Amino acid sequence: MSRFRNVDFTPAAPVLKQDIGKDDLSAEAYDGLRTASVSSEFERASIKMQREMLPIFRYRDSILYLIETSQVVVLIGHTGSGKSTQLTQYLYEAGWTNKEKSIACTQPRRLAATSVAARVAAELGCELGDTVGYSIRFEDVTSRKTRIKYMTDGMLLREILIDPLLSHYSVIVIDEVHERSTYTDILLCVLKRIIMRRRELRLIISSATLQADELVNFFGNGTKIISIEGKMYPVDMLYLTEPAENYIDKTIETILKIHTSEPPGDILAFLTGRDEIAQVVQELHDRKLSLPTLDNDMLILALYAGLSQESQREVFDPTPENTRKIIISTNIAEASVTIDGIVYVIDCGFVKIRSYDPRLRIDSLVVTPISRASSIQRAGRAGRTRSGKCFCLYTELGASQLSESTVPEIQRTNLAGPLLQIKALGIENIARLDMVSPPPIELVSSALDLLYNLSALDDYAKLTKPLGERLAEIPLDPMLGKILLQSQSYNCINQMLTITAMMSVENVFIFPDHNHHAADEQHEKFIVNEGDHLSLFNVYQAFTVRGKQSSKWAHDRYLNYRALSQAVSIRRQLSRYLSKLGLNVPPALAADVVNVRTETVVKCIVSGFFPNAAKMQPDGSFRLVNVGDGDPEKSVVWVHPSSVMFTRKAEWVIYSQIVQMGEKTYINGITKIERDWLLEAAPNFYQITKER
DNA sequence: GAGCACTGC
Repeated sequence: MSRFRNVDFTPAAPVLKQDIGKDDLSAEAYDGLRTASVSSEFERASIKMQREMLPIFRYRDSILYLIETSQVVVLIGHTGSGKSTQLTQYLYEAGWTNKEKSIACTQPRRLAATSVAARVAAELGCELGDTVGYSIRFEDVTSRKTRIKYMTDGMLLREILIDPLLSHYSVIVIDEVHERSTYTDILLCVLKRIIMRRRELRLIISSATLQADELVNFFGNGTKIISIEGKMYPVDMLYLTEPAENYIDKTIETILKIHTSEPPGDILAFLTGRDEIAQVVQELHDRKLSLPTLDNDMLILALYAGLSQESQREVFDPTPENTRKIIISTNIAEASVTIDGIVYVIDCGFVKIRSYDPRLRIDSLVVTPISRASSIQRAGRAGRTRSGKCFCLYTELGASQLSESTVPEIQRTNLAGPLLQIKALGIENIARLDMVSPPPIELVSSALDLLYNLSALDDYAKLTKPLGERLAEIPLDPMLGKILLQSQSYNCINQMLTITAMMSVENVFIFPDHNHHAADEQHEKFIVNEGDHLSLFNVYQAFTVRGKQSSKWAHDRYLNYRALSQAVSIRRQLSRYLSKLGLNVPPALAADVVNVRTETVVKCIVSGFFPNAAKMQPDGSFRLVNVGDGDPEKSVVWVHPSSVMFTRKAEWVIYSQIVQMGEKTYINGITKIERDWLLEAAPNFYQITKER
């Protein structure tokens, strides 16, 4: 058994991120949003006291002074400083919302926006949507009275489309900047232009890492920095003396070692994916049986985003008496989900990262070494309630070789949607965008290319009218948006509203571990040979008409009620967008739903997804039509087992998702088409594409 | 033939 060497790790080290339980998926957040109406004097006094105990309180006057005197302030706030909830309240109390102005505070995640807003509303003793509100896609809980508005970063970007100088706001707070979401990066770029034209507007950049220099350089010399410590307990960092051969085995070994030789305290182990987690959970269950009865008290839980809501909730249940809770998790527990009571962290040192290959137009999921910022953040998960230990499954030398931070998302993602928005903001010269981390030129040109092929941009890379302009208004991926907008001329608006809504939610079909056969049998009733899009359409129709949107109906048929309800809400919102754009939306269940030919619906889908075409090979795999030459083996893809086409045949198909994992590339969201429909939908595009 | 990190508009 290899040994760990002890290296001191104290709060003085750059401890990263987030305030306790507020911007995370905490137990409270799972219970839904509660705006405790604070009534009694006693409760008010208690809240005041709690607020004053937060580390940020000492800096209240300094922060307000800096904001008064400089236009941009970079605020470095460590874990548990209270910045997400307090900053906006300080500004509010100091009068920054007088003269009908408001304060905006952006978050990279919806849950953070809603739960922090709920908390702040409670602290101010108001109803959510009153003085304090939030705005996320498809949900706006604000009113004319709202002065503090929490929102996702993407929503603020959308507001700039309507109000280019953000004239409603006196202060903009961009929170969690260190996470560097694509929308955060674009916001920073656009806000830099806005503050030049609105000298009275204030900007607070809130980040948990010490990469402030980069931000100061970006915004210029007048930028001030203030750093606030957090509430953290010390965490001992333990490294391997020699590299691990297999981090899965090492994880199991380390868990058992902690369990049998360390004092009580829950364990959180980071791995990269579902398979690895299942493997470790299984092995631990097996090994548990051979442990002495005294040690036979492990509660082993898996945690990853694909789990059902109920299973995810289980990790928050209090640990039973004399039991050690052991959570085996993906990166979801690094920032999105916060579990209290963790004393031991095991960090495998890797993460699965998605990156987009602009030449092949394929997303890849690759296991990659984590960054130093990540390793510190993971370790910090052990020091939230008391001092803890982090077992790093790599050597100290390995740790020193980690890159400083993760490559920002904007440098490894498909930029078609974001660029369309930037165009809609009237920014023409995209090649010379002033960004903190500019994306590689290949990503930009491939996105422009796609937008051009969709006819959203013209020969001069200007937004087309009305298609390009409308596409930018619709909060969907450009290809999905296109089929929705084209539905007018195909006379199938209702079908496309349903299909785009259903394509916007995940995991509609539930595949239980045990009743697999029963589930398949139920699902089969909705499935048609045309493929995923039309099968999902059938599910939606049945759920809303025969099923009357009942959860029991959905549950009995192994359908995800939450996803279906989301689809109903998204469909309603999309329908409003279409009306706003001047399209005439016929009532649902009108004649067009009944009378339109399937072929017409599929042709409409082809009008947006024609670049994603594939042809079946004799061995059952598919060959992509449009990947760059010279890489024929990379154009071979397989149907993902969760697609309805997995058990069906089609010569030509279009797909809506493509992901490379390890040796294989999978397509999903598949519909059977005729080859001629491609030429019909995009004659120019297919003229220049060689047939394979 | 057999499986997907995490977000977001």
